[in-house]
Amino acid sequence: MIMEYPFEIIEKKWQKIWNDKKIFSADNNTNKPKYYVLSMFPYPSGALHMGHVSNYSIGDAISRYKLTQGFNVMQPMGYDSFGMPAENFAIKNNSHPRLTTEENIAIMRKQFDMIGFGLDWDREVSTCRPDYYKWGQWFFKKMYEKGLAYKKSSFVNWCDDCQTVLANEQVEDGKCWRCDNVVRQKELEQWFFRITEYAEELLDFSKMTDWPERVIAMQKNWIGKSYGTRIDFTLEGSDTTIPVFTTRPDTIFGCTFMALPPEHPLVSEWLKDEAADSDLNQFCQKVLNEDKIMRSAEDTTKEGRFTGRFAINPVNGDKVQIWVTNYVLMDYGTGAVMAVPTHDQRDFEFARKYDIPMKIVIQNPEKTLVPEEMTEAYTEPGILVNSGKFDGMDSDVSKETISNWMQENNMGEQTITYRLRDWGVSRQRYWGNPIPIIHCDHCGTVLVPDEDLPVQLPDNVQLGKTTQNPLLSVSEWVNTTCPKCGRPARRETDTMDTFVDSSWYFARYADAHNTEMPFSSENADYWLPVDQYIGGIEHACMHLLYARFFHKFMRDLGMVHSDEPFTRLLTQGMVTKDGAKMSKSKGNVVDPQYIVDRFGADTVRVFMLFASPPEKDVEWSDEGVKGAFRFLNRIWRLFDERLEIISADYTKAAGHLSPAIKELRYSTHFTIKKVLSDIEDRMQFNTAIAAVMEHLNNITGIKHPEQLNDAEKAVFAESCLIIPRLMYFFAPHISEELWAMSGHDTLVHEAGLIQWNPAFLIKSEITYVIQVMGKVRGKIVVPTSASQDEIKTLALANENVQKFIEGKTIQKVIVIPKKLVSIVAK
RNA sequence: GCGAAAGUGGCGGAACUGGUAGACGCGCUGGACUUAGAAUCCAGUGGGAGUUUUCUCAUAGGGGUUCGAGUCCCCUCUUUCGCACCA
Repeated sequence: MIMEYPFEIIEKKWQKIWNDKKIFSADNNTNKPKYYVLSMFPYPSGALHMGHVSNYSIGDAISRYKLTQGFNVMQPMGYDSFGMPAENFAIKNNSHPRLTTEENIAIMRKQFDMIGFGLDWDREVSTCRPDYYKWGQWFFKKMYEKGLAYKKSSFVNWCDDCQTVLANEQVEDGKCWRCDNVVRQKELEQWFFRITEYAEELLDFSKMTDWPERVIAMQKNWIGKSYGTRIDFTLEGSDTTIPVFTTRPDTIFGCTFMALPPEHPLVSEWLKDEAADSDLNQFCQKVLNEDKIMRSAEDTTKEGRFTGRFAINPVNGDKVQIWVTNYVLMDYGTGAVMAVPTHDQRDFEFARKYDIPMKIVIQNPEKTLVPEEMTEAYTEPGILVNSGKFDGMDSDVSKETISNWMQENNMGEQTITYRLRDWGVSRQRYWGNPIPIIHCDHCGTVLVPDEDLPVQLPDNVQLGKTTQNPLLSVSEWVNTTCPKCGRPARRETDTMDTFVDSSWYFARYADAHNTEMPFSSENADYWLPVDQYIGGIEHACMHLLYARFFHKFMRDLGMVHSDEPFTRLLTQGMVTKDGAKMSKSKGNVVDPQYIVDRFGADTVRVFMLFASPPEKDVEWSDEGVKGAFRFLNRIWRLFDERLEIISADYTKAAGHLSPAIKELRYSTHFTIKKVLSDIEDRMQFNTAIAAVMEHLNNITGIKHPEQLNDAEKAVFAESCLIIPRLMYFFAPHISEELWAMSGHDTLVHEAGLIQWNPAFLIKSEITYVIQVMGKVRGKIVVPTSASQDEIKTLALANENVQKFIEGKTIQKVIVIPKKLVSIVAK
């Protein structure tokens, strides 16, 4: 007796057949409708982990479903192969990132094949290879030419451990997202992409028909649009204006001081007149050295120093003190704040601490506010007081009125401010895409000409020997000649953030071997946008936002003709074990290789897809995997034992069908309908698989199929044969084998998407549940043809129902067609 | 603090538009087969009461709407995630 089905032989066999027939090679020229399924490409860290298996099993299920439906499906794969881990590994082990990265890619590739994912390897991209990164440099040049790439000196998040700059998105809780080291502030010349130029358009989510609300909310939050007013204060005794941004123009008459950050240009200027050891100077130095996160943590005490200077409030000519503080951010709004202690909690705390005057301008409904008695700021709406001609006005109404009035009198203007900052793309690391810039003493910043692209990353670099940018160690690379004047010049030694590489790879897949362009518009127009994108939620404000930005930029270059790159997005959950994400440090990793060797790829996939809906976390369970394996074995045994019945020809079969067989036929067609709609309408694979399991139970409920007449055997055979056609999406290898075994010479997907016959879903009898006052009191089986009145009569006649309506007046009888009868009796 | 999502058996989860709560799987209990185990098969499996028909409680907690609420509304609690001195 066979204990376990021979998954190993079967899986190898079908992988080879798929491969030989190139069924997953997508055609760029076809009249078939296209479907582009994309899972986020992996960082080649060494071997596939369960997270990858889970993620790609989802993509593969969708891909095979669409293939079966007759679409021209593209499901490509590649590697996000630049990045710091490879470089850090190389430093530790005295190797080279190129070698270890290529080795890892080879390992991963073998594992992709072992699981049998239907990927189009002809389109493979790897971001660290010159044929790919050449075009990243090309895009950088385009950004620069369009004024969207620029260099500025700024305070940046610096990780001492990784020796590089981090984008705001890469700082989590004041720590580096990769190594958990505390991030500090460092002033550096950096390259930026002007993503803020697209802020408004990035807030338009109307083209993403199927994005999780959560991701949209996170991006909205991240972009952080706020409407407000710019108000121009003037510096006392000069004509310098100091603009501030506020969302509370209604409180302008209550401004009693102005708060500036130490980075503010005016402050730097004033410090020149100060002694080096002056209190103000020392304070500014201290705050500047503190890292941004410490400064912006909510529990950090607000501190400041009076500058001795005053600003003039344009609305009433009031002289207000100018303070340097640690709680104002230079890179939000105008980098200056009008402080209204009575109506802003931060300003309130600060003013109390330093004994700065307070003035009420919004009175509460009880009219009880007195500055001396306040223990916190009053931030609710109210009635304006001490506000000149606006006294008595409702504060909410006055926002508009006051800012209009200020605008008319040139005191300020209504504006919009975003929280989103420009994208810092410079990285002071080796293993990334070189920025195609040459610095010339005569010509300044010069772009590397197109014919010299790509700027190749030199191999002979010294890693980890110095704390400076590694590329500086390759003098023959750094020192070059200016493309404009031919004089000696130096190359830019920063490389690009790897998020630049991953911001356009989805378009490269459309035309992966183009040597003239990143991709042709023709191919991009055919394939883009991606129909279904799959990846982790952790990229909500990073990769997914950058890719949207890049896509719009490519559109503005005329290269693509859609507004958004990803029509549908599925954010899959993590694979957890013992409630925690699988990770080496926690020691709860399960190696896919081991599981595939022991149970086969189909089992792992079925387990992953069955354990929970795709967007939720999957809790790993050894027993659950065995359950999936048991299920596939039961299917196998069914075919093995009943093969003769299943593969017979029933074209001339005739005979009477027993009620049990009619039930089985119902189950067959119901299951087809259920599985297809679970995939198509809900993308819920766990319930689809559950439906097949239930159907299998129904089949094995027929104890002696060999005793059935031919017509019944035909129904039995049909009920079995839908299994490979429905399980193909989740367990493709065993499905192909069963399909072939039962006498079919096509591949499963070539047989097309199986359809259900609605005629077999019509039941001759329907079970109605009877409720009395909302509680279930009985059931009746009624012919489908019964009228409402007949159903009512039968329901009221039910014995158990009688007990509950006895002695009561029937007030209402509600009949819900095909479901239940509800009796209201008092 | 702001924003979002979620809370259902011992566990993962189902219940799609308000209509039999707990599909399916895991685990567990009993039985069959076996010298024994593994595997497989059969039966049972939310709590309580009852010999059975059946009754009753139960979807974080408390209210409400409704003939009927896991599902809709209000309040409270808990968890997870994102943002967080953004003026």
